[in-house]
Order: sequence, then C-alpha cells, then structure tokens
Amino acid sequence: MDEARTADRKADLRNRLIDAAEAEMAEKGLAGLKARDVTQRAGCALGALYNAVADLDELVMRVNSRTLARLGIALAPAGDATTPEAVTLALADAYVVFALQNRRLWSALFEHRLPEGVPIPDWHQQEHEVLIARIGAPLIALRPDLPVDVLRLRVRTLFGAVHGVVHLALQGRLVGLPEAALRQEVAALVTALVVGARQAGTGGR
Amino acid sequence: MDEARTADRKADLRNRLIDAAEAEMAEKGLAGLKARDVTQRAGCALGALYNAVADLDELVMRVNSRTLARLGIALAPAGDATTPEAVTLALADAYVVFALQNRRLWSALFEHRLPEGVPIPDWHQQEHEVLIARIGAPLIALRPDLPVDVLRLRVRTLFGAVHGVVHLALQGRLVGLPEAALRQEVAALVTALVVGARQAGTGGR
DNA sequence: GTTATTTTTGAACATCGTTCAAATGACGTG
DNA sequence: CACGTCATTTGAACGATGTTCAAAAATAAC
Repeated sequence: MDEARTADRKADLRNRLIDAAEAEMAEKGLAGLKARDVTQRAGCALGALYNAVADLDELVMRVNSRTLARLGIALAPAGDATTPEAVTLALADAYVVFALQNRRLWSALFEHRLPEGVPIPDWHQQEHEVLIARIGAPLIALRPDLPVDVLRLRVRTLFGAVHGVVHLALQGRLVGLPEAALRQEVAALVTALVVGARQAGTGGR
Repeated sequence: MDEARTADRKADLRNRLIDAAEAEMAEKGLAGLKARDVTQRAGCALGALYNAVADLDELVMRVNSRTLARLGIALAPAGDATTPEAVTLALADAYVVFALQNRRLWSALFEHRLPEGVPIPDWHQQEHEVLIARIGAPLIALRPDLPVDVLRLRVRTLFGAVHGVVHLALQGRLVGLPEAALRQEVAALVTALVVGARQAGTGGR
C-alpha cells in the first residue's frame, strides 16, 4: 500500500540525478558530463542512472528542459513593453542576458546531438517550439496580414539570427567582447529585422 | 640523401589520413569520426595517426581547414555582382548552397570544440577570420564612414545571423524545409540587414 | 514473519583515444 | 654489398567512458 511512497522515492532519485547533471553541466559544460561524476554527486550507484533515465542523452534533454523553462521565466518581463517592436527588442535582450548568465547550460541547448537518425522526442521538441512561439507572438501581432506558415518561417529566421550571433559570440574567444556591445549588436539586428518586417511585402525577396 | 623522399612519404601519409578523416566525417558526421576507422581507411596502423597529427582534434581542424578553403572557392563567383548589396546577397546565397551541399562538413566547422581552456591554434583561427573578412568586404565598401572596429562587429553580426539561420535549419528536422525556402529566408534576412546598414547611424541602437 | 517483488548495486564488458616499447625499414659509410 | 645508426611504423596495452546485468539489498504483500 505504499506504492505512492515508492514512486516518490523513485522520482526523488530522478530529480537528484537531474540536479547533479545540471550542476555538472553548469560547471564543466556538456562535454564534461560523465555518468560516474553525476551518480557520485547524486549519491547513488552508477547503474541507478539507467534506472531513472534511458541514457545520458535523455539526462541532457531533461536538463535542457529545465533550462528552457528558466529561459521562459527570464523572458516573461519582456511582455510588459507596449508596442510589438518594443516587446521583441525586450525579448531579444532578455535572451542575450540569459545566455550570458547561463553560458554552459545555454550552449548545451544547441550543442547536444542525438545519434544520427534518432529524432528528438516530442515532449522536448515541443518545448523548443513553445519558446519560438512565445518569441514570435509580437511579430504575428505586427503582421496579421501574412499567412501563418510564412510568419512561422519569419519567426524562425529572427530566432535563428539572434541565436547565431549569440552562439558565435560565446564560442569565439570573445571573452574580450563586453556584454554591452553584444546586447547593442543584437538590438541593432532585431531592429533591422523588425523594420524590415514592417516594410517588406508578403513573400521573400 | 633521400631526405626529401622520406619527408614526402611522411606528408603523403598525413594527407591520406586527412583524406580518410574528411571522407569519414562527410559520411558519418563529426561524432562518427573514430581513430580506428580513419587509420583503417588510410591503410596504416592505429598509432601512425599520432605520428602525423597531435590528436583527433588537430585532424578535425585539418579537415575543417579544407572545408573553409572549398567554401572560399564556392564564394568566389559572388564577387562578380556589381553593387555591394548584390555581392553580399550573392555571398550569402552561395554560403547557404554550400552548407546544404556539404551538411556534415559544414556542421563540423561549428560543432567541433576543443577542451575547455585550450585556444584554437592561430593558423586555424586566421582561416576563419579570412573568411569573415571576405564576407565583410562589400559591407565595408558600403559604409566607408564607419570606424573599422564598428564595421568588424557589424560584419560578425551579419555573419552570425546567417550562420544561425542555416544552423537551425540544418539541425532541426527541417528535412521537410525545401532548399528554396531557406535561400529566400536568408536573402530576406540579408536584405533587411544591408538596408539597415545603409539607414542606421554609426553606433548601435 | 515470511515470501515475493522491486530496486539498487557495482563488477564486468565494449568502445573509445592515446601511449610506447619493440619491430621494421631507410640511410649513410666502409 | 654489409653493417650500424637512425627514423618510422606497428599494434598490444592502458585508462577513461557509457552501458548492461546478475546478484544483493530493500521494500511490499500477505
């Protein structure tokens, strides 16, 4: 009759393992994540990891899931801005600040690769899409005339552009690059794209 | 007195190893590169690899060096365009086409990470910078009034933006995304940025 | 309290990158 | 050609790592 108790203990160990993996990744980066270090930190045996999780890839995705959730929270205040342009700019700026303050965990979101041919599980794929939808919401308000699939592509482009700039900035020895400069660059990028979205016609070109 | 002969044989084995590594990476991706597979493909013993190269990281950088060179060749025809805007657009389009036609090798350019704290060797770092300088040349012609360091940052931003869009497109299950759509998106992105460069003032904001 | 089921354990395995002493081959000299 | 010296090549061995699984321990059920 203690089946609830045992299920909880199982979930507890799982959470401890994800906690430990998150801490390891925050300290040493995605490549520094080792099964033995994680289990030692979580206070359990090596094999216990494979009881709570299919493999290390799933463990990384669980950590990434948390990072996406925290990123979502960090993005929330941007909604207070008044115009769609201002909201988009605030979103991008909050995104950059989050990436800078959570370098290794943010990098893991995009560095992690599953073995070729293995698709990302739906539960995780959707978390990414929720984020992109959130970022794209003000843009959709800006161009209610465009078809949704065109808008989806435009949002992905905006997201990808910001992602690329931050990605390059974090990986190059841009340790010298001051945070303020990166934020300005991204702001200029987003401004150009949002202004472009206002001007350009429906299609590409 | 055959010291030239032996030096040539040494270089030959080195090139065979880089050839083999390039083929392996093109077939299986960066994560699929294994020392044993490379040496077997090159027709030598396992240990011979560490005679020709310090470690697998250097081997990857040698392959990346070739990829950058081929990318440079693929970008050359873009110089035929007449206006700076057209040159930039042609460069971006050629870049996208190259990435799509060399997915795994192009991805390896950005997926490869050295152990934390180990800097990228100068000879390889400069190859990246040469590429960025090439891409940025027409933009510099477009804004001769801006200081060089501001322009360098702007070019990095444009490069990063295009990089990010292509990167996301290649890693998501964007297998469904047709090539033409990606090229259009990148063209729209570059147009917005180049137009923005014409309009915006010197600084950020 | 005893048995059945589940969970946890960590030794063992397979697969890596990397090293290094021994074997092999090349080169110069008598 | 013969011999000695040096460089190169080899592949067995090592350590690290992800993963498995039979045994042990813990828990649930009666």
